[in-house]
Amino acid sequence: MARPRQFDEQEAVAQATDLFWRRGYNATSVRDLGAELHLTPSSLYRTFEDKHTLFLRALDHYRATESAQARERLATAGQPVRDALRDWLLWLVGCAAGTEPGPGCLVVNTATELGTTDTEVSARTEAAFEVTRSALRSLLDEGRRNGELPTDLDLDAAVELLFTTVLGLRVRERAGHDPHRLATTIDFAIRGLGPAPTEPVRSER
Amino acid sequence: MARPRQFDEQEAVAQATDLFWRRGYNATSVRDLGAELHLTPSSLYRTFEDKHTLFLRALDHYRATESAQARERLATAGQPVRDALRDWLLWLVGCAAGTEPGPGCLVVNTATELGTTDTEVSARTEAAFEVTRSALRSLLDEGRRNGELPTDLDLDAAVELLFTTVLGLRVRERAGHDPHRLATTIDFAIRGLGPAPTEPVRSER
DNA sequence: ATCGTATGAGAGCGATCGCTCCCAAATGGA
DNA sequence: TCCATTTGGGAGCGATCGCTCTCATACGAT
Repeated sequence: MARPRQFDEQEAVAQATDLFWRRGYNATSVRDLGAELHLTPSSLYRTFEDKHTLFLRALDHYRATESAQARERLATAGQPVRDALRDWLLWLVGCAAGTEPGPGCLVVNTATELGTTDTEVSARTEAAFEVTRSALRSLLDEGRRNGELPTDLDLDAAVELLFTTVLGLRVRERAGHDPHRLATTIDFAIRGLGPAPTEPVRSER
Repeated sequence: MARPRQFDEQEAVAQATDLFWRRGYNATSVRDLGAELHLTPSSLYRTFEDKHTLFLRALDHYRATESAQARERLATAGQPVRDALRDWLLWLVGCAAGTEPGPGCLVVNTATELGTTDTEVSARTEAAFEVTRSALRSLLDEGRRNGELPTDLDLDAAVELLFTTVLGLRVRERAGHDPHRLATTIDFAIRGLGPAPTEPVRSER
């Protein structure tokens, strides 16, 4: 019926997400976005309403890709719970295994930058947080049921601590902290879940 | 020798710190600062060079007050290590016991907002982080020596986890999370330090 | 009392902010 | 082919950004 777009909207959102991720909301200008997405201001505003709405789109895209990927990785473990948790946490902060420090987590960065001032943003960050919590809960619950974790493990409390640890690790990732220290943190956090399952006692001799 | 100031420089820095704390670096304009400190732009720039330098002053002031106070509170405990640690963590996130969520921690907010892009800022946030780590280390080491904590406690790892937990709690405080859940997190983190000291065995009968 | 000096007040600098408008170009339906 | 419609390009809107300048004012040293 009319002239078609010369750009892919999804790809544009993905690139915008990347820019917000690295620089944060306030430090990213509309002109920065236009340059990154190869969009003129008119196209950008016609497609995405305004900067704030585009940021909400970016948060949604992040949740649909990064957050969803993290959730799946944790759910489809196929290995002992402790190992699965350890590998997952290492993977979370280990994307920064390259040269320069990773950008951390867009959700964490956004939560600290904008706090509770923006309700539309807060709703999305809280939803993302809840996804992580429930994924951790499922894994721990499975471990408790199949005997890999202590039966008297306080599930609520363990989830809260692991979730909080994830946030702290994300902050430290963005701050460029030594990956080895983050690995130490992860190992100790898992140890805190209680004694490992008793190995079948080897016959003594 | 000349006309004296009509404002207290330290108090101005304190007010600037408060504003940066609540709003973040990028979202705080020089005019906002001028209004808050009751300073005209000329006075502000003559006294504090520029916005970035004032922000560095604010970070230093925060470390000299808030961070220093936190360190002292942890050092001058005078109670069992676990109780001291618990009270300290509750106090850290419990300033937000009022109506609206607290502003979190200026150092954490800054670290996530600016990442590693600003070396002068990073140097200060890392220094603040190290203060917290060493304070935690001293406390845990004391607890290990006097038998309140397991003698085989991995000090390095425990410090890393507690420090990471503090960062996570700060994020959650700023995100306005339920204080009760934060308390749950804190209790479980302390439980993870190992079994409590064995009570003197009561005579059985 | 006089003078040198730093202050508070505020206009205003160029640049950039988020955003809007106008117009030629490009498309699909008739 | 012609028209209705939406696009990409880009000038430019008012507002605000970080920051500088000028100048009368108010103080301390002499």
